[in-house]
Amino acid sequence: MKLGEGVEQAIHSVAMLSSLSEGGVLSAAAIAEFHGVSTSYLLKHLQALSGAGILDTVPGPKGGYRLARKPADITLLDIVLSVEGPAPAFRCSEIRQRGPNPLPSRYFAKPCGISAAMLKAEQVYRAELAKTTIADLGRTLAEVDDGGIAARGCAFLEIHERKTAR
Amino acid sequence: MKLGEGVEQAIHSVAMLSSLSEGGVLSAAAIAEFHGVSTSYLLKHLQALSGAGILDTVPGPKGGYRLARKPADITLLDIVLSVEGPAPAFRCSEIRQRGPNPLPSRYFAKPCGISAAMLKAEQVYRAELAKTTIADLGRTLAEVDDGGIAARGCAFLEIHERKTAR
DNA sequence: GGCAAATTACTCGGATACACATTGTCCGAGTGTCTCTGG
DNA sequence: CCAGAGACACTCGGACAATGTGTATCCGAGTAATTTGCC
Repeated sequence: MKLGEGVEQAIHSVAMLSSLSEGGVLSAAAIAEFHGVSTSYLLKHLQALSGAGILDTVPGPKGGYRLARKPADITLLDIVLSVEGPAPAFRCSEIRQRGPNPLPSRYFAKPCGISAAMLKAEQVYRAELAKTTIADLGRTLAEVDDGGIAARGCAFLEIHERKTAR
Repeated sequence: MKLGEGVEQAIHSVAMLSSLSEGGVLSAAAIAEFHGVSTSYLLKHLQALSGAGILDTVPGPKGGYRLARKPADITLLDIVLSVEGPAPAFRCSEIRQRGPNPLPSRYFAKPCGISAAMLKAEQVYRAELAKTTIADLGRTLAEVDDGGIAARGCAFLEIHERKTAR
């Protein structure tokens, strides 16, 4: 039960991209520098997000990444599934079939109760993640912020944001 | 987001131990043989369960493992936490502090909203796991069983179960 | 001076090494049981 | 025949390798801005 380090980076990156102006674009190098992480490694996850349809890419000079959807339409679940993969955490390897005297195959038609319970819990977990959107995160952040956090973000965007003709 | 293979083995082992008679004991080798998995590796997880107070160990010949509590008092969450460790899956590495111009430390007093949302989801996940007990699993298994599964288990226990003087 | 084409520099994208964690295995310590010997 | 001590065999417990996944990195393909030459 362990989530990769890239999940946190991906979420922060999406949250950051959500606060730039319409048509604005941010390069992966800028995001990595802002978060103090490896550029090449962050690229890997940004590509995954791009492939999942969460981010749009603008190639060429003055290019970069941009949200493909509205912040209210991007949930934490979308990001986690894109980065970690859609496979469930608990994989029932049908341990019942193994061993010296396995059960008849007709019992395997329905999944065992253990697998059902574990997957049910995971389903609840994902449903909870799907409740919060990027827009929600920005809203809750604004509540506790006295202006310092927003100021830092704006200052950084002022320097690194690129506005494309779209 | 991936759970270890040992989790499934551990749950199945506990479920198996829940169906033996009062004072009965099962050796790790027998459990491993029944499930067709590595004995030494299963031992590792059984030890973890023992350390967590879920199983009792009986040393010496005719020794083995036994449930330390009633099946109704053992939840899936207990087993998962024992095997996978109590650490949460999402670890906020406080990415905000890194980078060229970190935020003042006073903003770190409260966890960031991202971390809060992720941990909240995980809390829900664990709460769901805590709902189902080993007794529940046995009950649901009995509902779909026409006698074949129980027969196999009883036959195996008849051979390998050891009854200690306690 | 305006236009067009080649160049250039910057971006993302995928294929490639390194590190850590999980998986799998082994040998040693501990304990109850069995046996052998003495009374 | 009974009791006790010794040896034994079986158990769990922790320390030691091997594989798989995640982490980090590099170089190549593509594209838009730029520059330069021509009209």
